[in-house]
Amino acid sequence: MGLENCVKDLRQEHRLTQEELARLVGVSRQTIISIENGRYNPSLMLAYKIARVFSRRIEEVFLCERELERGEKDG
Amino acid sequence: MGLENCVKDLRQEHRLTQEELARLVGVSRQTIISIENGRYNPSLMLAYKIARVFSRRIEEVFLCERELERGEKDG
DNA sequence: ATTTTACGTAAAGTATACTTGACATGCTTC
DNA sequence: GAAGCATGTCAAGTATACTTTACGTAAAAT
Repeated sequence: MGLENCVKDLRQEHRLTQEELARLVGVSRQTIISIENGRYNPSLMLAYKIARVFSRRIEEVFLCERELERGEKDG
Repeated sequence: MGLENCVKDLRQEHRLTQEELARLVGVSRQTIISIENGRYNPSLMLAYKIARVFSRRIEEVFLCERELERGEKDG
């Protein structure tokens, strides 16, 4: 259901563990895993907080070009 | 619970009714009302679709400067 | 070889996003 | 003053986001 996103790549570039990122944005480690692995999308606020950690815009983190090219949710 | 956002203003600038905007982004009119009136935040995908209607970035529509200045969810 | 670290799954529960349908209000217009 | 349009509320239901706990696995460190 979730979009493929850039969280895992960005997190690794920033040398963060899932647990560290989770703590930085105030959610559980499970939530980070679920988002990275595309189980579901983050809420708007969580998307925003994650994007801020990476100094990126929301669209850059969660709606990567490759994703937008191949269409969204309902195709 | 939801953030104050710019949807209502942008919608009116674009001369759209709530129902028209709802149809454009594929949700019910209630959902637009709830978002405009700050009952809850849109999902990431809905935020994205709404932002696209107004040719804006998600942050510009849902995390207006005034909002960011006075802090978010948990202050 | 055991411990530690990082990543992952599963499942049950709570909170939030979204839907549908019914109804109320103010404004216009006929 | 009845009809239509745009906005809004309320309420009950479904879907998705997020939490917590428990457990599994692979790699690195001691």
